[in-house]
Amino acid sequence: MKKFWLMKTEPDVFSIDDLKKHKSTLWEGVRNYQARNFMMNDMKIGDEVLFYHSSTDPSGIAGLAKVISEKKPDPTQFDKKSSYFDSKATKQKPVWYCVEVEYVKKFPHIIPLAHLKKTAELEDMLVIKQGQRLSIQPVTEYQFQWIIQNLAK
DNA sequence: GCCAACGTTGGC
DNA sequence: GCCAACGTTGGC
Repeated sequence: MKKFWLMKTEPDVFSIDDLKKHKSTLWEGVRNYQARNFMMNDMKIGDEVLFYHSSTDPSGIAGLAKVISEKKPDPTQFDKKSSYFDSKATKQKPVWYCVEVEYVKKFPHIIPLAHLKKTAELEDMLVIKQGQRLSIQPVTEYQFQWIIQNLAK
C-alpha cells in the first residue's frame, strides 16, 4: 500500500531545483528519531513525497518527489568532518538511516504554508500545526490528492 | 533577528 | 525516571 509523506528542507541547503539537477538524493542528515523511524520502518519504494521548503519566504510545498530506495545507513554519521557525525555510530551498528528520493516535478508556483492553513480540507495536516518541527511527516492520501488536484498549479 | 515550541541531555 | 536547562527549528 503506497503511502504519502511531506519532507522539509531548507532551500538554501537543498532545494527542489537541486533535486531536479541531481535527479535523486540520499535524504541524509536527519537527526530526529521520529523522522528516522519513518525512513527506517515505513517509507517504501514508490511512496510519494510533498517536497517542502522551510525557513524561506514563502515557506511551502515546492514540488513532488518519490522514494526510490529503502533505508540505507546515513553516510554522514561516519564522517568525522561532517556536522552530522555521530560518535555512537559504527558501520556494524549504524544509528541513522535514510532513504533515497527522486525528483518528480516542480510546481509552477510554490504552495504557501499560509494557503494550506486557510484550506478547510487540509485542517488536519501536521505541517500547519503550531510548533510542528518534525522534518518528515505522514500525509493522508486524501490530503495529497487534494493538494495535487486543487493547489498544484 | 526574535522567540515559542519542541526534543534532547544530564544531574539528581 | 523526573524535570530543568539547553539547543534547535522554523514561522513570523
